[in-house]
Amino acid sequence: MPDNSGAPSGQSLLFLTDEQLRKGIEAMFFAYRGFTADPDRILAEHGYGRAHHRAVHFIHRAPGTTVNNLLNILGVTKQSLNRVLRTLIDDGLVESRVGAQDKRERHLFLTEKGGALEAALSEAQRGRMRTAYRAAGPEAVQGFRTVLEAMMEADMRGHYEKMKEKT
Amino acid sequence: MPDNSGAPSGQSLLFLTDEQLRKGIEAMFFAYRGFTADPDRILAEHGYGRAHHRAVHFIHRAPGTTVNNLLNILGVTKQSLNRVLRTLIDDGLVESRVGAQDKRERHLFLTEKGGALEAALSEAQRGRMRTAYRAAGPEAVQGFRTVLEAMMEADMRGHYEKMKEKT
DNA sequence: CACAATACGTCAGTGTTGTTGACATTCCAA
DNA sequence: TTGGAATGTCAACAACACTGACGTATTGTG
Repeated sequence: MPDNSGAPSGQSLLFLTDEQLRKGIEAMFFAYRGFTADPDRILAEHGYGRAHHRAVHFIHRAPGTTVNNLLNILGVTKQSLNRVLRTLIDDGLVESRVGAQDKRERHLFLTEKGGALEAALSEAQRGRMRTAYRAAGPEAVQGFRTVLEAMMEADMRGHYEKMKEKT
Repeated sequence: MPDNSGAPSGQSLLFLTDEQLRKGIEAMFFAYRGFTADPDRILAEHGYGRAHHRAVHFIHRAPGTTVNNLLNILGVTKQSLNRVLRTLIDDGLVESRVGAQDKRERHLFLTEKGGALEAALSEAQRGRMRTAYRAAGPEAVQGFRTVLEAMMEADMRGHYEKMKEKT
């Protein structure tokens, strides 16, 4: 359905030479590193890693989400996630409440302290994103988002739009 | 200081609300995972990880590069890189030659076998990149690249254009 | 020449984050 | 009610990053 053969699409370059693609691949690599650099610094001060960041991020975004829910989003094993959650709970950043209907489930919430960390991490990352967006301009941002959406796994498309609401 | 009021920049939306930025952040997260999914599968078959992929990629791109050169690009410690290089050399994917001028340096090359792995990894990743590019269209690709460049660390900008040529 | 600096490799130890395997609890349906 | 599926926890292990300390060969400099 792309059909770039019959429709030059007005613009100029969609050669897609291996060279072009290679540049895109490397840009992705370097950009992702820059993208995570600021949060990584903050996390290191607290003795945490990226796994903690991801957990805190998605709990903030969907308070009351269950462990299983988080598992599907993050794409890791429950054992791996559990270790991270345990430290966050022990440190008083996350609260785990037994489910009302289904007592097997645990619903996760950020405490005030956890919310503070989330805010710090989020602000650092938004800062870099904002700077990049401003430098690139609105049209570039639109293109950026379009390509990223096409790049992610099909079963993840839309997960960042609305997470399952099973609160 | 934002002043998105005075400079509409032609297009429409550069609101940059926290919601907009959050979507961008999550898109980056999911897209990077999709971006590395295919190579990860191939690497797992060979018992390798992403660290091996990165090494093989940059050696392919700049044959004869030195260990120190690679260190600067990858941003890891020499101990970490050395572990990876050792396995690649032992498995006959990479060849290490003593420098002609400076005998302290080791110049790295892919063997035929190493080139084959690189080609497989590269083709898998290019395939996904190509699909995303086609789906998004030329203008989107341009914007994608522009934002990524603005997002990467300043000292890495241009490294993907031309690596130091100290062959 | 003697000495410092550079480039590379290695050994030992630690931490984060992923994995499998085993297990307890809870729910649901045959 | 009983067996199985779902949910979450504990234990052990592997990959890969890190720091720190050394050893060696080579280069450059006073």
